[in-house]
Amino acid sequence: MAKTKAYKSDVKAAIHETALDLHETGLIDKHTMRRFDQSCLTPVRKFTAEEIRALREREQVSQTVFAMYLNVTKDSVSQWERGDKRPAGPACKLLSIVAEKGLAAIA
Amino acid sequence: MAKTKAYKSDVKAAIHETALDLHETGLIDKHTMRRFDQSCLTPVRKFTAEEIRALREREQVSQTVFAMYLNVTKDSVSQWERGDKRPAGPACKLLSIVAEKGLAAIA
DNA sequence: CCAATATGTAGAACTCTGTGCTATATTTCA
DNA sequence: TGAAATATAGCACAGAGTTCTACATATTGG
Repeated sequence: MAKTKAYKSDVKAAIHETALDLHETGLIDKHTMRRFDQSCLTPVRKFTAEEIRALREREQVSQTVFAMYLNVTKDSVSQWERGDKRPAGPACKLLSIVAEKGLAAIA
Repeated sequence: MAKTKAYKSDVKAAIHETALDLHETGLIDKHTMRRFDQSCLTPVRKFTAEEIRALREREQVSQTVFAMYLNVTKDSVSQWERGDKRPAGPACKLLSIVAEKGLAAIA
């Protein structure tokens, strides 16, 4: 696991926690709090069929096992990789997490 | 962050990694490998409307911010919490992660 | 070596999530 | 006071995700 990635996400988590604490102490208002939350969110990528397949193969798992991790059916994963259907909002978020942190992050 | 939670997920991640290494070394077959994967997966809960709201309020964020984290619209979160609609597979997985590890885990 | 299993493709029909929009009400803060 | 954040509500619609079947190939275990 690359140190830079872990560092990055730790920073974001820390910013969120710090902002939360400052809000509870009354030092910043909700308005500013929300700006902090937006700034520390990892942007969600769009995934092509090939990228999804490459991602799964990088993690060395079958479509069935990959599907279990994402809590979808194996057919859905197959359809994504063939370009038959495209993953929606929440599915893309999960794929982004896997792409950044690996399958273990959503175990 | 509670140590027990971090420990638990670390164990599961470790089992997965170990199984993967054993497979690459040729010490276990794919069949067994898959069983390992299934056993170290966190079961995905069903969430009631009240549980979703409680979860969001525990994390101290508005529906809008919560929605940004899950990569869905604020309307969807509102509908979940009112019992108008129920989160699907991938959305439930994300909610499970937040319930177990907190919002920072999907930042 | 052979039967069983895992893996992936393919397509069809169906459910209902998730989106987008508008409108309304209340609260919060400058 | 008035602008912005927050949450509810309803409705129409595209398409995501499910479920089913059938088929083709590895791969494997006995």
